[in-house]
Amino acid sequence: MYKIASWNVNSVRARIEPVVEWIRDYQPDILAIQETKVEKELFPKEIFEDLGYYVSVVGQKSYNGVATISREPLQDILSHWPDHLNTDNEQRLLVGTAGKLRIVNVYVPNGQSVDSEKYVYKLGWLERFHAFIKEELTRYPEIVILGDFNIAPADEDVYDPKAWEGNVLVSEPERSALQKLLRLGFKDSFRLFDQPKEQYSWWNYRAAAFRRNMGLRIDLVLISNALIPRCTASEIDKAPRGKEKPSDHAPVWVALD
DNA sequence: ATGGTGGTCGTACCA
Repeated sequence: MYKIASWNVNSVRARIEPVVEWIRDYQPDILAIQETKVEKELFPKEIFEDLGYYVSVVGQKSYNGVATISREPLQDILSHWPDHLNTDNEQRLLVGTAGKLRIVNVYVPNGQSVDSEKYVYKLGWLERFHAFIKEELTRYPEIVILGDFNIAPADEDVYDPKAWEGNVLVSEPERSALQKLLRLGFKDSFRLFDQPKEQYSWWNYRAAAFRRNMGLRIDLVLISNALIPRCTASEIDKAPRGKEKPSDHAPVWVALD
């Protein structure tokens, strides 16, 4: 069984202990990390190498930053957008190949609120991302796109859909952009399986949101259609969110045969 | 109860 996981850790340096603990317990073959919040040179690479992983990193000071750790070294790494899509310097995308699998680690912009410039940037980012994935599919039929999408795909992924209606993370244009991506030939792996109700991957730090399970499912593992027959599980591990000094996100993972 | 927490950088911004 091959385990591929994703976790927005909200600062890899502040979270190094729970991240190492989780890796030791779950032994993922690949872990896509988002919001590392650190420049590439300062990323604590050795800690992951000592656990038996290769480390690929893109980063910047304070914000964003993603890293992919893998049992095998990633090949054909893209650490930035292709030139014709590269319109900013935000470090949110890291792509590499493990075996035949193309692994796309993403930290989609949050968008802040639907009336902000950041929301416009988010929708533009998603359009570029769609164009990018369309190109990747011509070369790689087996693609896993995983990360913090900052979009709850449907109302069942939101603890209080009425309260959230029209808000950033659930708005119709964001959901449409996600559906357009899925129509390229991907499935939200989580929904390939029967799941308990009210399963979320992110809970606000404020207002005891985790204790009250006031969350959203915004961390996703999309698999290309070619991988559907190999996918045997897709789950959220909410345990780390309940521990001391947690990230506000839980790790999510898929198993492939 | 229109608040509340957390990380990073530096006394503000992002989520």
